[in-house]
Formats: sequence, structure tokens, C-alpha cells
Amino acid sequence: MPEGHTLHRLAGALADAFGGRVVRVTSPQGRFAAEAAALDGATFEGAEAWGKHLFCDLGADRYVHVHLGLYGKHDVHADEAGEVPPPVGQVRMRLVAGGDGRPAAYADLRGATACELVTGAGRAAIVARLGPDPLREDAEPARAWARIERSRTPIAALLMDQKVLAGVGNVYRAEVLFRHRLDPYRPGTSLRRRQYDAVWADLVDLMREGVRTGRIDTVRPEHTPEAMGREPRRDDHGGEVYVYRRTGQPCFVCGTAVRTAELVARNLFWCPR
DNA sequence: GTAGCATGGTAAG
DNA sequence: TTACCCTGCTACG
Repeated sequence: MPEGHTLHRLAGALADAFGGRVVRVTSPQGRFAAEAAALDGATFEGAEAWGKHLFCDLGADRYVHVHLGLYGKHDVHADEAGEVPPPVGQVRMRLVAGGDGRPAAYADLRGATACELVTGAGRAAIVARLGPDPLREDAEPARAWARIERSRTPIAALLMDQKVLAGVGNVYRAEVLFRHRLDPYRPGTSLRRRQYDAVWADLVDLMREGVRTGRIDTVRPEHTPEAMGREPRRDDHGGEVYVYRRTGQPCFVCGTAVRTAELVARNLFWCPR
């Protein structure tokens, strides 16, 4: 389940498992059947993420564009010892590689919002709608700042807007605002450049760590369960966080009860103090 | 058993 | 603003 770090991690796993290999492409569930048939036998040239979007390069100006949405899953099974097992449940797209001297591998995509075949131009059009992604080397953070500094929209909404910043989801927005003591309802216009720069740099660090570990950890060393002598509390990502889904529980820094409210159709969590 | 919710986003009205 | 996409988990009865 995906914020940007999940997609970048996935791109890496797919590239490792399938890079340079001929892949069998199928759609057991059927909704990607025609495209899968056209791609079957292609060489998997690479995989790349931009924000929460994944692009698999299958050569000949063909890319599979994947967006996992709220509950999509893309499982990669590298180094399969025996037979590749039959698909379980609704598998939109299955990639299989094997018989080429390298260990067999397969990957199943389920429940995705988007799984479509696009050209390079189509891929560019999708990317053009997205803001800079803290996880990309070629990111231009000034593009996001240009929008934030002239918007009266609350900063918590701007951070979630993929046109402003790509890859940040509901967990990272709540956590990064907490770490910088920023009121989620402050309008973008009220932020100073220095504050934005610090938020961006922190997102780069936090999300890189997320790619490395596969979970979201945002708690500083002095507030870890070990340091504070409290019970470890792991969120759904398996990580340690300050406020996400901690409604009513005491803030690790000041003890104030964590609050929640709806913002842009998503639950926002923050410490009011 | 099943209602409700979730790390997301689009399209219709 | 609302409906919808279409999966998996948890809380509840």
C-alpha cells in the first residue's frame, strides 16, 4: 500500500528481477488481456517511478503505466526455486521470466487503479501533470515552492496535491508537518522559504529511508520506544510514527492528545500544541 | 457473516 | 461535492 517510497522500491525490485529479460505477460483476471497479449515475449528494459506512478519499459515505445491507488498491490517474487505457482485471486497482470539461465521470477498486480499501456508521449503527459518527487535525483523542488508560496490553501492539502509535490501521501504529510512544528491549516502563503527548504530536505531523507526499509519511520532517536521507555507502537506500515492514526493518544513530545479532522477527503492527524 | 474503513485518484454533475 | 474503482483487514454482532 503505497506512498511514493513504495513505488520506488517496487521499481527497483522489478528492475532487479526482470531487467534485460524476456517476459511472459498475462492477465489472468482479463482486464488487461489484449495489452498483455501484445506485450507477451517483450524484453523488460527497466522500471521507473515518479511519485506514486510506476512505468515499466517494455521496449518499442511501450510502457506499462501502473497506479496502485488506495489498495492495489504489486508483489514481486524473485529467485523462485520451483514452478511458478498458479495465480490466486484477481490478478490484473502477471509477469514471468525464466528458462534463461537466471532464477525464475514472477510478479502479480492486483486491485490497481491504473494498469494501462502507454507510449513514451503518453508517459510524458502523465509526468507533466506531476510536481517534483523528493525521491528523484532530477527533482526540481523550486517548482513546488513556486506553487506553495502563492496558494492560500492549507499546507496539509498542498503537500497531498500530486500536482504540487509527487509521492507524498497521508502518512508523510502528517509526519513531516509534525517534525517541523507546522500547523496543518497554515496557508501556503504563510510559509517562509527556509521552512519549505527544510521540509523538502526532510522528505528526501525520510522517503529514502522508506525505500530502503519498506516502511515509514519518522520518530527521532530521542522519541523511540527504547529511549522513552514506552511500548512500541507500529502503524500499518510496520514503522514508528508521531501522529498518524494516533488520535486521542498523547504526543510523544508534549503529551497533548493527538487530534484528527478531515482535510481533502482524508483523515489528518496532528498535535495542536 | 458483514459493515466500514484504508498509505489514492478520477470523472461526472 | 459525490460516486466509483474493487482489495484486504478489523471491529462488531
